[in-house]
Amino acid sequence: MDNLLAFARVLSDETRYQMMLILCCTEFSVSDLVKALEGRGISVTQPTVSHHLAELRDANLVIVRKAGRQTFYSLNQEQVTVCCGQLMTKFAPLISIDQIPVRGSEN
Amino acid sequence: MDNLLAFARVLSDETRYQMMLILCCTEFSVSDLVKALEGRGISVTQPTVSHHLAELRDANLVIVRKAGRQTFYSLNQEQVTVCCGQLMTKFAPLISIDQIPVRGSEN
DNA sequence: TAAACACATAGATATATATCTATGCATATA
DNA sequence: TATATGCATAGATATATATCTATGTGTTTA
Repeated sequence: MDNLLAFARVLSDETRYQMMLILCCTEFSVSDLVKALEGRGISVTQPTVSHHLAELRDANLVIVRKAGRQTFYSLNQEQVTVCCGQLMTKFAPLISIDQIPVRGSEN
Repeated sequence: MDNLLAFARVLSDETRYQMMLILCCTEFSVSDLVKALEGRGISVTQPTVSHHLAELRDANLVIVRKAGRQTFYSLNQEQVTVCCGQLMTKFAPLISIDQIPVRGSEN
């Protein structure tokens, strides 16, 4: 499947969306990720989270680190950046660079 | 639904993805859009295309112009830009602006 | 005004997928 | 070495949604 289609598909599910927010700047073990989701009102089982993590891995959207019997995941921000750049090139080629909203001003 | 979730969901379908590519820089009537999709190997009926256009409208991703009994659609590139900026802010906050790949250099 | 045209909407159906339970496979520990 | 722990995988199921046919609505034209 197309790179960007895969990126959009992964991002389009509420559970994965929240997972990516959680993993954005800190790494989590799978079980801790389950708890963090619960804290955001998303109650899913560990196998469900593992399943979504597999999809994030397939899309190269997470960095994986194994330590003993735990596996730590964090978001691959570089891949997000690459995909956003490609989205801009394909779907906003007429918008010049200096029209792109300043980072962090969205609120 | 969340703005970005809606953006990702719209983009995650192959038919809508191709529609957005087609509408990116030129406006099309609905029937011409059906033909353009056919030319890209996507055979769908007019009601199906109208249905997808309604989703694009709901996400503010198309600009609509009515003329007589035709309706012309084109992509709202500004909205794409806004969404990409928000994606970067939420999912790549640690990537500094000058690390963002230069537009058009992806391939 | 009747007919044709362009598009939107409604309802039905088939397919995709998010989630679950059950289980397997490592690794650590008693 | 037996048991426990952490995660991944398999298979089943329920839900979401992409698509179709049928039809409605507004606009142009004969």
